[in-house]
Amino acid sequence: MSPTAPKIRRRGEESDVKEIAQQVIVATLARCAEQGLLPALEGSVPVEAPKNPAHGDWSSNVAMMLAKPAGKPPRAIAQLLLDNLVDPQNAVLKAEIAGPGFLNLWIRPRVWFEGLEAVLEQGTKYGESSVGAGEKVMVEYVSANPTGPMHVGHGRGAVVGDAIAALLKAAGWDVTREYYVNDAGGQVKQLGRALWVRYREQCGIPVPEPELPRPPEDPKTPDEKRLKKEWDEARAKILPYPGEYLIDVAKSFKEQHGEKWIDATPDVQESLFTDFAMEKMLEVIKGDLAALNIHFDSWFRERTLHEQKAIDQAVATLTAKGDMYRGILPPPKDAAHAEDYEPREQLLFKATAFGDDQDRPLQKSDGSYTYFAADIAYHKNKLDRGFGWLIDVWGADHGGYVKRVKAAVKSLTGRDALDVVLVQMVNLVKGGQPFKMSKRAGTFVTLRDVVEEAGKDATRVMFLMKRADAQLEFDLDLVKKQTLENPVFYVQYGHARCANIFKRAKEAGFERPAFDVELLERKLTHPDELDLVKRVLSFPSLVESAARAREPHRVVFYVQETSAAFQSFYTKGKKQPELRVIRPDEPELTRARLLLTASLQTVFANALGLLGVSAPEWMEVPKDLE
RNA sequence: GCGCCUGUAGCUCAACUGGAUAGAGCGUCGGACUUCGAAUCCGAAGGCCGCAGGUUCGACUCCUGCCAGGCGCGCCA
Repeated sequence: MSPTAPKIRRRGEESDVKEIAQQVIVATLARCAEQGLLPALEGSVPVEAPKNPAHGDWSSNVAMMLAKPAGKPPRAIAQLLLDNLVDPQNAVLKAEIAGPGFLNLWIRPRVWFEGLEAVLEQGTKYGESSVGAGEKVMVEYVSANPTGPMHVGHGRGAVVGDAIAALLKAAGWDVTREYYVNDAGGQVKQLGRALWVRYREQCGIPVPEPELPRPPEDPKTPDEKRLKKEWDEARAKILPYPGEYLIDVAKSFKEQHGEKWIDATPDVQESLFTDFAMEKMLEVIKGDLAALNIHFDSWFRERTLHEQKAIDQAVATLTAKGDMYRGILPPPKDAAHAEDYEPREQLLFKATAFGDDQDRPLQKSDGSYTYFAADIAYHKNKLDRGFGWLIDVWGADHGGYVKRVKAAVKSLTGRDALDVVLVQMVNLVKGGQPFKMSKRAGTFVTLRDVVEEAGKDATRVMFLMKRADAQLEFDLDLVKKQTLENPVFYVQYGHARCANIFKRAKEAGFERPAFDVELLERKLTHPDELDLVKRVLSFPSLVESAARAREPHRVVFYVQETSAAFQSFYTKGKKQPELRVIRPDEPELTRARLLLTASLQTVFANALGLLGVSAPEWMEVPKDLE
């Protein structure tokens, strides 16, 4: 390396070109402030990557921000900065003023190429950082009641939660993935009752019909509709979970216990039968999750809270803080729920003091705790286990619950230690039409059905392409298609193409080359190549921002865009052979391009890894395209 | 009635958290393979960013009010 060559500071994990640009601006501002040309800038110095490449590699709007305090027009300030630019590393190729007063910087290619060394050195670890500083964070997701197999909507929460956890881990947090098992409420008791009914069925006692006139399958008149509703309700009382999956559970219960529980008391139904059914359901759920390659570090059972008197303790803690009182709640605003309201003094949590719309009850009229009380105890338990940051991934149907739980956590910690990611509803689409699931019509689609037919990669990509807080159309046909309409192919294809290039290169006698910045600088002179290098090097900051924002969809877009840029360059080699990656007549050029290819393959593999999508070496052509 | 989420190209969605000319995929139309994978690429058409105000150098982004869709609204979990 020549003495005059720009040399960048290496900090192991993030040799970031953005840092260099930022340092230039910071140093320049400092010099201007010293010389009394400009007032000092409060806060951090904004440097960002413009969308439009004509605006440079990095752009800063400091001149606009200083316009008011300095009492000078932005462009004049930008000129001042330009005249006093401090660039000890000689990293800046060009700097100019543009638009209303942006200061745009172009960085020397050499500096960019230097950055690739970290990519190749770190390999599978490239993109990781330590911004999380090892802080313990818990990501709780899925937490579906163990009363049946998972449906497609659960799958979205599962995949999004899993990807968020992976992102945070990559960004340096100490992540624990936890599933909260609601094994204490009325729903699992009903599951036990339902199992008992199915068990009796196995013993030859048919499931009783409601003692009501049977309504028509397709009710039309209001009378028929009312009749059907009543019948359904009566049926649900007899068999709260009508799904066929309980039949298998009943068979295995009978195998194990024989017929001695035919006349089991309700107590036994809600203990022995409940526990048996629930454990089976948890196995089913674990299997559903495993099919998506999702594995939890911890399964936390609500019952442990009750056993440990944790709810009493949590209430005591809130009481000691002065956030509990006895009072009467106003009636619900909505007519449907106001009907059976009666004013009653009860134990209330002062949620309004922490941003909720209403204070919230912790006890039911029979004196038992509400679900919310248990949830407070659960979140307190998480905090007690040393997690400084809690992330809950919930379905949109729990949206009304966010404020009160955040309020409780704020009361317990004095800060906003809980973030809730609400995953909006999934609307199934089939044949271009909204697809309504109906158990009776046999059109109930489980998550497992989809994963088995479409594969985990296609399913995960479908869920991860969109922001969690937007509703999602899940196209049951599209996710199964083995064509390029299915987004999963393009997402994976960039990686497969890189892998294949190395296969071809080997056949042509090229091994994976060692890093050589001189070689890169000398040989990679095409603008597309430098553009690709920049995209590769933006990966760590992408991971960091996606992690902070808890938005895994950004990673999908990154892969698609980077892949598109690479394919575009690659295809130019069809018409311009001088642009091909493998050029047996030009070994140096080939080696340089293989270095670029290797770095691209690394970011593709790492990005796919964050998404939990496999990175194939080769992808078969689907039959209908041959 | 109240709270939360959403409204961007024909369809499905982005837009780096206030930046410069709002971008992709699919679909449509038109092009490109005797050689590194055409599962690809190039180009075109397609937009009052739901509507109306406001904040400022600058708004898809923030504030207010409407309109539309979704979710929820003590003793379900």
